[in-house]
Amino acid sequence: MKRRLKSIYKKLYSHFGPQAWWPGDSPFEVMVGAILTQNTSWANVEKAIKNLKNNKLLSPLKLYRLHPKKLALLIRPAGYYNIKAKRLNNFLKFYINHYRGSLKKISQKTSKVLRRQLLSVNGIGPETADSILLYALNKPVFVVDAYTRRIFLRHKLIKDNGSYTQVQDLFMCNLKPNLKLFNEYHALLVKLGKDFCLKSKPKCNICPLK
DNA sequence: GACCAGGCACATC
DNA sequence: GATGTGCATGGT
Repeated sequence: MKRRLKSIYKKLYSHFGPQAWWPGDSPFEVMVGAILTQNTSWANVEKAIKNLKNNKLLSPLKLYRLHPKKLALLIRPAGYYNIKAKRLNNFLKFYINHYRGSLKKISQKTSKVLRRQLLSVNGIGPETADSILLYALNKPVFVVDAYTRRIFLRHKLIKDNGSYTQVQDLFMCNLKPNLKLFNEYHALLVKLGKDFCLKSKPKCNICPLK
């Protein structure tokens, strides 16, 4: 399995090239984006983030102090805007109370501690937590998402009833915890998923992995 | 007009 | 522990 995982990565990397994720200008923007992109296309998330940027609100304290209804209105393009406003607020409350909204402070904690803390925030599940850990805080944690599952299921590398942890362990037990590798691998799987592995119209006959 | 998109919490069995 | 449901916009 170790060789298989490496081989898949090499094929993806040589086919698509570096993805340079996460698309965002700052770690805090990555954190916000990780919550906004829950079950939502990235194009819609970009519109929401643009609204926040245009209003110069993309900072922990400013967002936290914003009235929830106003926040919801601004992130409306990202969908589920009422619940996401609440989830963002829950995260900001945690980030400010525990770390004063400081990237330096939160980065000092280990990924194990941070993951447990993030998962205790209502609205942050395993994928969102891991996205924040990997792409905002530079912790070598593998992110599992719908694309990862779909691709690996079609290639019969996982079972369809596998838990998040089981799929994540497949990667983390067989690959060295390398920041660059985990960063690119997940991004490449998303790229592959978007281009070749749609839900309804699989185009696996031209899949680069074949 | 249907389908889909870089999830999660909650209710129910 | 498994399964079903609500949350919502915008692109194809």
